[in-house]
Amino acid sequence: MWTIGQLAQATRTTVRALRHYDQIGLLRPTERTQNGHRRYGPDDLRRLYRIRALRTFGLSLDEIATALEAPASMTALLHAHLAALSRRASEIEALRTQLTRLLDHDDPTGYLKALEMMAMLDPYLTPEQQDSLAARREHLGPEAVENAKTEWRTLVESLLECVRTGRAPDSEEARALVARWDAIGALFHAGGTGTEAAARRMWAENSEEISARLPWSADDMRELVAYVTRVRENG
Amino acid sequence: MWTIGQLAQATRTTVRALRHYDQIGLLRPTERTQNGHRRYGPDDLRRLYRIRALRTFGLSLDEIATALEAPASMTALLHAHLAALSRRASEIEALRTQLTRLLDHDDPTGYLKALEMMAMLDPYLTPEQQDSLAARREHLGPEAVENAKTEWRTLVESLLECVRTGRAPDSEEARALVARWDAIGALFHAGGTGTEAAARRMWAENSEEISARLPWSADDMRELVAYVTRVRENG
DNA sequence: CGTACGACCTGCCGTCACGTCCGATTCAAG
DNA sequence: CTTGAATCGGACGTGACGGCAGGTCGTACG
Repeated sequence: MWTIGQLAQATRTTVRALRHYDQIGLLRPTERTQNGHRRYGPDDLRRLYRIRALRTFGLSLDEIATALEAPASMTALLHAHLAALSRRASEIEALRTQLTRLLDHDDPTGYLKALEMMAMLDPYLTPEQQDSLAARREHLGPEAVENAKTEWRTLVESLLECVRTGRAPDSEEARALVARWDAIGALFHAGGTGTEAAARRMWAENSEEISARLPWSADDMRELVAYVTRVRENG
Repeated sequence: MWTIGQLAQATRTTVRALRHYDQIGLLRPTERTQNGHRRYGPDDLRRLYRIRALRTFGLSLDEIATALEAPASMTALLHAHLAALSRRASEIEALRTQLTRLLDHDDPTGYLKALEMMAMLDPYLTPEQQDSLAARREHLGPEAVENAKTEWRTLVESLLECVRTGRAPDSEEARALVARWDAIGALFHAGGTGTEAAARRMWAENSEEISARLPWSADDMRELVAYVTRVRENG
């Protein structure tokens, strides 16, 4: 039988951690002395070893508790955890390629603008930005641009789906999508009155050229714009 | 100028996040209305885009704040973050290989024992465990065993360093290390009185054989044991 | 015999980036 | 004027503890 301090020292944990495990019921000491001091026995030691082993795998204390109570579920749990680790690994890999690509071109003052661009949803509406962004796009490489466009694409895809399925222009979904579209446009052209209409005109005129670099056909885009207009009128 | 809700909707953030940014001073609205409602301007929008871009890289809000206040530090910060990501990636990779190796042998009931072994610091002190663990070691593969021994190795390395540098056996450091050594031994042989001495004798007799599988020479280990004994006598 | 020290106890606050819920106020529309 | 939506600030919760405060206990020393 050992005190909490001895157990902590011998297993490289801390007294605080052991008290925490006690508190959440993960590792209760075999007994308490008259004075309330925790007394740990060999069984507790073994359990602690298992806990620590599972923690090195990155499992949460909740998961560890379930695993120790139902050893049969271990296989499934560890497999699930392995899958989660793999997902996390590819996430990190994507981040790393983006970051290295960004840092390869050592233009520290340009970072902010590049980052801005990557976060903006729609870099296609004004021609000045078109030009500067076209250069930046070359500069950053395709993956970063892909990433930046993801959110915008989602919106366009959703709207195209509405067009294809003939969804009513006064439906809840259509109005929500167009509301976002408008909000994006309004925010992007933070100039004041009239810029929105100008941008829409510009978009209509240049849609061919722009959509040549988009994954949708110019016809689809024209239909989409018409649909958006109808939604606006019906709202 | 936009309300908090409009900004949140257009940038795919949430109202709560924007209030949080305001609270910690990361993104203050350009102004407030008479009634305290937040009003965001174009500058706020640009700053928010940068914040969101940096967040996709996994930077903390603190790091983002420093980066935005001192753009010159960006390069260093992003490089540091990249290094951190790389470290995390190799950690995850190590975990994945360990987990896959463990799950390859589908012996669900054996997991617990294997995990126990991996967490124990010193599998070299009793011959019965020696045998069963030798089999397990074969079963688990070299990496898992390496991982299990890491903690034990650290202790031995520290003590060998004391021996080499002729550190006084009554020094603070030496006593601390031996205290851990003893605590480990005492816990591992949870049998009762006398087992510790027996284990020490066994260790002295089998040290050649054992150290053959250790990264230290038998001579070093003998010196180490002698040193530990001296520390015990002086403490 | 008092006291100083070390180890232990409980309980509370802080971490990080918000989500969620609350009651109170304010805004825009009918 | 009323109603519903939007906003406000504040509080609590998340996970796995770290750190601190204030109290108790046992022991070694002067």
